[in-house]
Amino acid sequence: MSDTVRVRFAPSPTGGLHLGGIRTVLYNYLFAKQNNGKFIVRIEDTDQTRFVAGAEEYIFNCLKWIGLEPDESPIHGGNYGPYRQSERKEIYKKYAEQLIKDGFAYYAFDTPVELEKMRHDFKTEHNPSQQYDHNVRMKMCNSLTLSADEVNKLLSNKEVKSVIRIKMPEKKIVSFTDLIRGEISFDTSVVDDKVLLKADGMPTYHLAVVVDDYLMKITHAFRGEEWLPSAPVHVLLWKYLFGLDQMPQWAHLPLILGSSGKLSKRDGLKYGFPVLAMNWLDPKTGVMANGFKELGFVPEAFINFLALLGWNDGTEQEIFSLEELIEKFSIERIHAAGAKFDYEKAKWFNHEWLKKLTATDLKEKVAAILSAQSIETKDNSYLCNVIDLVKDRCILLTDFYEQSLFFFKTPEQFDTESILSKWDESKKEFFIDWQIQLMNLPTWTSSALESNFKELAQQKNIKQGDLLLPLRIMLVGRKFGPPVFQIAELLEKKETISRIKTVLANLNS
RNA sequence: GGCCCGUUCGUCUAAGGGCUAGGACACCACCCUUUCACGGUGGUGAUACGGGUUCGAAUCCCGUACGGGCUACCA
Repeated sequence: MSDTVRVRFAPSPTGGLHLGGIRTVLYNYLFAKQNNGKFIVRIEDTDQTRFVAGAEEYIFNCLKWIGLEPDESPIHGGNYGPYRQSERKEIYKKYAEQLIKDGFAYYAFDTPVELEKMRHDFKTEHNPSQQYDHNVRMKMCNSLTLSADEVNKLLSNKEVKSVIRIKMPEKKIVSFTDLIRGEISFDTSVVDDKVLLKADGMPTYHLAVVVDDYLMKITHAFRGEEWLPSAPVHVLLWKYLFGLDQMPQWAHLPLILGSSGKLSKRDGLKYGFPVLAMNWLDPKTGVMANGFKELGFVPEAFINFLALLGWNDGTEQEIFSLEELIEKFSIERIHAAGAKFDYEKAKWFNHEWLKKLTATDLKEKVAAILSAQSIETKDNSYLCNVIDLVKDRCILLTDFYEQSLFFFKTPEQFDTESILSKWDESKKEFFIDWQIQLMNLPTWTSSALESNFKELAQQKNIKQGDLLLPLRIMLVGRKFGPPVFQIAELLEKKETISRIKTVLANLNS
């Protein structure tokens, strides 16, 4: 193992990147940055039958959006490439053959049909799925049961497909120390002879992860808890191939759970919340899965709540910037139990971040949301003023549309219903007079507007409170939004007067 | 079925032998606000169960139950 910390995120490009994957990226990134190490992305595309067009590009787009860029990857370069396993095919064969030479692995010639037959024949109530293990390996077609001549004949026959399997020892205890769970041990008798090299010459995950972690000098390996059962295979491969002293330190991350078990891409569709970082259009099914980005999450919030799903710094702080996370993150404080994803809490984080971020931080994102609805955002300072006024009442970025629409477009409908019951001649006169006064108001500020409004109300002996709702309806169209005189200030004289007149005419008819 | 991991309010979690088990989300009530929010105050609500160890256990050990993961020439 080298001195520099080197960690990797190793996704399989088979579809959208979901919460669990992003959190693994995050923890890798935080740990790397905290230790002045390197964060590597390696594409694990050894299963050619699961190739999905665009999936790799999508992964990198997601990383870009959340701002966690790798130091090394197929597109970022680096000295330990290639970073796509499909481009490293030739490397793995050598190691697999070495294992055979050393007696730790063997060739197997069983066809899929034969494997299925074996599983069927051995199936009992107590053993519903027989593995290819020490109990059956001597009854199968492989280099342990065949003579050397027969094996060589089969290997040289192009028609015959073969794989290389690890030969799991019997009754050995394999153990290792997990950074999150402590010591974990397994009885090798109950682990099967996993395929290491497939018939198409590609390695399986088990071989590839060990070989590549070694060649890429990975020091700490983070992965989901679902990998724990195959860890003894990997530990043994490290022992056989490179020595246990070279093995990275493992940390098996707790799973992120949906409402029933491991969070799946299907959960999103089922429960109406996103599980992917960004929108993903499945090229095979044509189904679009929602992403946090498009739903209106800011990356700061997305990262923040994912970091806290299974980790905390021991204090009561919940809002962390990326810089703070880099500083405070620690593997020891990762919770061992799985965490159920709570969309309501995710939205709360986003709300907190919208309040925290400045108008300057947000303006481009808000402008994009508005222009997607064909709304022109006028000049920059106007947009920033609007953002400052409404951002506290937005939970998602997309809420800016509804919350700020009336600043950019005259409302098409006015909720006159709400004021009609208390509407009378005196109020009508008030607004007629007021809009005339407004034309000559020397300074157009919210406080000037308010005092002028108050004065006229007093003169006419009308309660100011009874006039505020009508004014709001005139300017906003509905019963919501920021303080009404601040709205008028931003709308400016011409538009303010025009809206008042419109509603007055409306109420007349 | 077997193996592995886990178990504190509905959810995310704090408390790593010692105060009435703390906080956050959500929910409810009140206050603030002549709109809607923000904000503030308070409330409901948890150590799965049974044994041990100990002066003392949410915390350590064992068992049970429950939950989850894995059990492919997928990762």
